[in-house]
Amino acid sequence: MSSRRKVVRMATDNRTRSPRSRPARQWPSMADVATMAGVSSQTVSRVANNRQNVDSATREKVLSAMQALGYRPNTAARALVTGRFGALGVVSFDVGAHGNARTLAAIADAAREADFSVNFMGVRAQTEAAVRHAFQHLMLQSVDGIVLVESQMLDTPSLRLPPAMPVVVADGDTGHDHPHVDFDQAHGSHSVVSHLLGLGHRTVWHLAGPVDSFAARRRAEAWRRTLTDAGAPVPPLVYGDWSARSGYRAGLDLARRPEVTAVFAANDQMAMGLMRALHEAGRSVPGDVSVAGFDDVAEAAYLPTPLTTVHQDFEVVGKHCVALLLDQIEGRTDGPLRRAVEPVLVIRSSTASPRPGTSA
Amino acid sequence: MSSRRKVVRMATDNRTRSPRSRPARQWPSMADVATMAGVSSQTVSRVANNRQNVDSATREKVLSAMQALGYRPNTAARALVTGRFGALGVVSFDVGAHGNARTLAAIADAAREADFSVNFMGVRAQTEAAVRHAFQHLMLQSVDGIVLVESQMLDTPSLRLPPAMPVVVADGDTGHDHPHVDFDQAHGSHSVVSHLLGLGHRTVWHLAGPVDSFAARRRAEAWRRTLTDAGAPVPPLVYGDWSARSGYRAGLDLARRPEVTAVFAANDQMAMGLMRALHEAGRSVPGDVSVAGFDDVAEAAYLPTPLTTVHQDFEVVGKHCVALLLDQIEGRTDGPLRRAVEPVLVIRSSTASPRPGTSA
DNA sequence: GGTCGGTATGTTTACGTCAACATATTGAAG
DNA sequence: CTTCAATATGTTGACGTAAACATACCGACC
Repeated sequence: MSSRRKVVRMATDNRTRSPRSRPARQWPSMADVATMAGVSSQTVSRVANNRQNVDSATREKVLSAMQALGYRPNTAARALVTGRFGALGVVSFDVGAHGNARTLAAIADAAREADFSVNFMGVRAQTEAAVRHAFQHLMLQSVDGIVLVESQMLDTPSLRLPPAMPVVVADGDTGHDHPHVDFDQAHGSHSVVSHLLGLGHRTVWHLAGPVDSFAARRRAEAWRRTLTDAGAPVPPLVYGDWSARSGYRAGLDLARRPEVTAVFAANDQMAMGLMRALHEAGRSVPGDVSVAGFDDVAEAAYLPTPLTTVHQDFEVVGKHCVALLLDQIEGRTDGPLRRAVEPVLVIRSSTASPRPGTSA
Repeated sequence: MSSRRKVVRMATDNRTRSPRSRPARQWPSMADVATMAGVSSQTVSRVANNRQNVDSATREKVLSAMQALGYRPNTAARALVTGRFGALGVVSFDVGAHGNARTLAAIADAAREADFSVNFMGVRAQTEAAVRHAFQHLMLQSVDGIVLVESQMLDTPSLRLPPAMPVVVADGDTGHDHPHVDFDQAHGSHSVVSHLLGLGHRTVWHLAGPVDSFAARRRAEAWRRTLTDAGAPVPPLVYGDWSARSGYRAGLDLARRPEVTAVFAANDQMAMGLMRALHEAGRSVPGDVSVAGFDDVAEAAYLPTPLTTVHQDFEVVGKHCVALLLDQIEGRTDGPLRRAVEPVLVIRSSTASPRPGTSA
């Protein structure tokens, strides 16, 4: 008899019910604090927002009530009213890569100083879909602005960004109207190539980063221009993928050509792989071949042959990104729209004049 | 006469006014979509949340209205009601450090797959205040859970975490009741030291990471235990700070001691600096001294002497962190509370048997 | 000693969403 | 044809906060 009854009920319930569990969280609200302190919730709000028109005695009462209850303002409710989130979005490719990691860290530091948190979305594939997904998630009005650390080129010419969302592009395309922050790659490349030519090398080979990287492309372009301007022959471009492995592979090739006396690698990791290949092939650095990198990673100075490279100050980039974003968020329109950070050539032991007898 | 008038007015205004500008943002809301589609906003809500009890014709109408207006759900309003944010917090120290960057990237990847975004807070100083500030910002109920990539030890024994906030600790202290994910540092260390002892070295020196790092401490402890268990003498511990520079410094010292035939550096960067110092001092690797590292950074295989090291799979760590966090967020209590990831010894060319004549 | 300007506080309302409840419509079983 | 359950939709209210508006009080000035 009871078995029949059991079957009858229960069917109406999971019909329209959401799969989520209930909030059930019991954070104290302003109302709780207000009750405890014997004031209105608006006064609590004033104290929470540090307004000046609150009597100091009242303020004390409220503060101690907050303390006692462990009150924390509810970001969601606040954001709903103010339209501000206290968060910046960062969309970036592979953070395992040195430059991107440093940039992210710098942005996060700068953001923290401005009392913003950083909502990070990593993008693995360089497809439009992946980037769009990352943006969509951030664009759900949960950040006040987005830094796009573009670095890699996409198949699509332009992303559709919501007009009301402040955006800053770092290390990326400049063919758009968003403010952007970049290292002056051309300057960096130029200083390396000039340095090597100045040492007496007939020309400088270039081990470039992947074709789909903005930075790699700019470094390569500046390399070519510097050679051309100096009247030096332009050797064929060699491509790597930023990894030490790819530098090694390219190095095996380059080591076989006696006419190669100077190589400018587009980053330090590739320079390391390159040096290893040269070493294996019995060509000394910088005796037979001069090698220069780009980035100045922490260990560049401590390689068997300390690496001549280009130092980049990521801290400054992060600060600039956040500053430009805050300009937009807070409605300032008088700030600059482009900030370039000058990299600095650091000359160590991996570059030297070519041996008198060589190919020149 | 007019000059007097000017002074009189204006004083009431900036009294209670907030310094912020108005929202003024005009995103369409569910109500707008509802009006356009000719349904109630609740029906729009149902469509937005992909509920099943909506007529397909109605659903189409709503969807096209959303499309036309460019509607995006408002995260803040949703979060206010549901108590969920679709965001995970990550609190981490220096992201410039290889391991932390890789961990962050892996967590971000795993989070993205679960359709969560990642709210990143970098902590620079290892002071309680800095960490507390980072937590406070995240704890403002704007994330559903927090991964603390602890790595460095703090002066305070325990952080006060809100009980309702799911937390996972990665790479940190185990003296708490939060689920945690770690590499099995002891296993990694043990395999390196055993490897070196097995090659015939009388003992193995250790170039440790900073004393305030959990990982460094565990690697050092396991190093000591392995030596003790094998009956090998325990040389004095040498400390570095993870950087190639510190490895170089320590290396200058170690190179002077002829009894040093094998050194286990707590990370690859220090191993690089160390090798450079040995090289400068005319001691060959691995001929005179064997060197092993920890991390297996991308370029470890492409150093002049490819480095024997311990490979760590950060992807897996990230996946585990997110999985454990989601377990808590979604109320699953049957999952594991601790996940260890096994690192793998990678033997390359920097380790070999000692020369017959040496000190043994 | 009353008007006035200023300060401290309280009251009301709206932000956008979703859960709970209410209602209309449909179809099937008795 | 009635009864009942299931489905589709609408209505109301609440989440926690801060802006806008309202009130109470205090001191100063003429």
